[in-house]
Amino acid sequence: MDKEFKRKLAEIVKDNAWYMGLGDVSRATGISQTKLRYWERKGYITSKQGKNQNRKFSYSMLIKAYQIKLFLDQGYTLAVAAEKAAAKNNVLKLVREIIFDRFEDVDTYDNHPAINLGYFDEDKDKLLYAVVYDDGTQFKLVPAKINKDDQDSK
Amino acid sequence: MDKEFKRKLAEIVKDNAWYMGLGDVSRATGISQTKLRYWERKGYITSKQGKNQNRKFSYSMLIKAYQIKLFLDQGYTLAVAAEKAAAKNNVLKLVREIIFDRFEDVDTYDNHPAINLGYFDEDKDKLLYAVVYDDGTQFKLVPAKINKDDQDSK
DNA sequence: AAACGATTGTCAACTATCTTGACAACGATA
DNA sequence: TATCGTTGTCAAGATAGTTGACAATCGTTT
Repeated sequence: MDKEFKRKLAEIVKDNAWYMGLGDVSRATGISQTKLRYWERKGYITSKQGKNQNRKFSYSMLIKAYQIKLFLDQGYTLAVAAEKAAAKNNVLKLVREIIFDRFEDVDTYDNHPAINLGYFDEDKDKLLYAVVYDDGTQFKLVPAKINKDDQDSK
Repeated sequence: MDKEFKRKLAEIVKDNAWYMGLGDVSRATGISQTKLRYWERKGYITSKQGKNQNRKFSYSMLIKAYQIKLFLDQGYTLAVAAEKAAAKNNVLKLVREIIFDRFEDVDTYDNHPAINLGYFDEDKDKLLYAVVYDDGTQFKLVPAKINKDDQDSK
C-alpha cells in the first residue's frame, strides 16, 4: 500500500465525514425515529441539518445513540443514560486514531491473516503484528529482517 | 466497561449492519451518483435494495467505492481499479475484528489517552497499551500488577 | 384517584431524496 | 469517422423524512 493511497484512505475514514439519514440510524440501532427526534430535541444527540434538508447523523452519533439505548436497557433514566454515553464517546475516536497512525499493511503470519503495526517501540528491531487465529487475536513480535525477505517473496 | 455492554456494542460495530443512501455515499466520497449507479450495474459495488426501495450501501462498500476512485485517480482503468479495490477490501474488516477481539478499556498512560489491548502474548505478566502522544502512537508494555492498582484508584 | 411532567407515538400535509428509462455527451481507440 | 465505455441530464414517479398538533403512556407526587 503506497503512502499517498494510504493517506487518502485514512483521511476519509479518520475524518468520519460520512453521514446517514434518520431511518438508517433507526434501523441500525433499533431505536424509533420518534425517539431519535426527541433525543435530538433534548440535546442528547446531534445531527447535521441544513435549511430545508433532512437530518444527517454521523457514525459517532449512531454509536452514541446506541449506547444511550444500552444504558436505558440497563435501567438508567434517559438523562443519566445520555450522560454516561457522552462520557464514553471518545473510545472509537481513539481507536481509529491509533489504528490509522500505526497501521502499515495487511500480511499473513503463521498462515493466518495479520496486520503489521510497524516497529515495536520497546524493541526497534521488531515489528508488532496482530494475528487473527481461529480462537482469537494475538500480538506477535516479528524480526524486522525476516519480514522484509518475506515481503520480497510476495 | 462491563462485559455485556461491551459485547452488545461490539456486536453492532462488528456486524457492520448500518447503511446509508446513495447520496450519502456520493457526498462522502466525492463520486457522482451517476457513477455509483453505473459501477453497481457493472458489478463493482453492491447495495442492499429491496423491491421498491432505495439503494442502501454499507460502510464497507463506501470504502470500496472510494478505493476505486483513488485507483482511477492513479490512472488505472475502471475494471482494473475495481479489481484492485476488491483485493484490498478485507483490510478494515480485519482491523475491526482485531480491535474488538482485543480491546479491553480506555485508560491513560503517562497522562496520555491510551487503550488497553489485554495481556501481551509474548509476556503474560504485561499488558499491551497503545498510547496516543502528540507526535504519534506508541505501544507500551505495562506491568499487569501496577495497572491493576491503577484501576482500583479510579 | 387526579395531576403533572417526561417520553413516545400517530397523523396530515408537505418537502427532500432517490429511482428508472431514455437519450445525450464525452473521451479513447481503431 | 465510427464504435464502445463511461458519465450526465431529465421527466415522471416512488421512497424517505419533516413539522406541528394532538394523543397516549409511564412514573412520580399529591
